[in-house]
Amino acid sequence: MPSPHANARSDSLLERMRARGLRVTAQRRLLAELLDTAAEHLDADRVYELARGKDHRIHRATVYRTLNTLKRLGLIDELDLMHVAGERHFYEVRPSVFHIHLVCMRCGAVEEPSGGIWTEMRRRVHDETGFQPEVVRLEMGGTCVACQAKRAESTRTDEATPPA
Amino acid sequence: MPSPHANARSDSLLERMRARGLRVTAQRRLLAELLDTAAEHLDADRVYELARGKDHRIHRATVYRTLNTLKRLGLIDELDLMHVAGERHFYEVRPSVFHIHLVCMRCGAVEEPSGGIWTEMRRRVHDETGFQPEVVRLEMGGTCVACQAKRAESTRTDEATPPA
DNA sequence: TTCAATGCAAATCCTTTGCATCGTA
DNA sequence: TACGATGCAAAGGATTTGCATTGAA
Repeated sequence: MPSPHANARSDSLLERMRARGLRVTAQRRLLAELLDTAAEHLDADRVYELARGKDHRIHRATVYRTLNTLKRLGLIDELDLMHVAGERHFYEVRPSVFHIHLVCMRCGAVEEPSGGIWTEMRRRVHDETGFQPEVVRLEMGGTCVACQAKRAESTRTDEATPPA
Repeated sequence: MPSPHANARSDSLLERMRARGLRVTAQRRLLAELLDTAAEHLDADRVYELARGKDHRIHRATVYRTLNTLKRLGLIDELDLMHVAGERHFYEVRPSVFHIHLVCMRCGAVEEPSGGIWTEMRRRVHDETGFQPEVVRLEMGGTCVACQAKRAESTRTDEATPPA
């Protein structure tokens, strides 16, 4: 879950937008709430659909412009999720705890483990290279546990890419 | 450097393409060499330009189709490099040693450290989650050492991105 | 009141696709 | 020879932009 129910607390996306000096419009209020409470990763089109569903007074261009603004301010991050879903970009409110994205290339499932090693990795980048990481995008494509099981079952039916 | 001068050795991209059963055409030979000896990350358009420069008998569609084929076979990897250069995708011959991409959001420079910790990280994903990583895309956006120095000089002129 | 934000629609950019032709295996 | 690869051109999809209007501060 990207950022479950940040609500109206002072660290809500809307508050952070306000703090950055952005004007609060009905559209932005709506988008901020959607992003803040999203239970899955949303792409621009999905954001538009959801926003439209709640208030049809919002234009696609506004969605794109707002997402770009938030991205530029570092309030949201943009993900590609290994392009399993095409070239769409997905967005999530920038999390306080760093996590990675494991994207199953078979079923498209996305896991997001977070914890010590990933946070530590960030620090080690700085320690070892001097580079100052601000945004971390770690995506691994592979096979999730469920699909590994499925694959094992049908292992002799179909060999994906034999060396021809 | 993505994969400097793999030349005609048996692990060259061309040989690996052959081994996968792809037909070797003049266009593919050309593209394989470009990718194999590229000193920087190339996007589709740049690949097309370079190929065109050496032999104008190649069409943009062929470049796209070939890149997709190679990507699908896992012979090359696709990178976004944090979108510092827009929405273009960059390609590199899949490296034998895993490395990460550090993208400076200020000057666009790309560093590619490789080594123990990143390889280890890959294994730990599997150990800790059961997920079987096949493709790893780790990109960190931030500030490179050179730009940190520049920033320090002009530190009171402009506050761009506070330390999150 | 002022200037940023929005709606609208056209434009752009990148990438893909259908089909006839070409050329490798 | 056969079937995969290519060229060509048109289509497609996502995102951006110019301009007039609206509305938050």
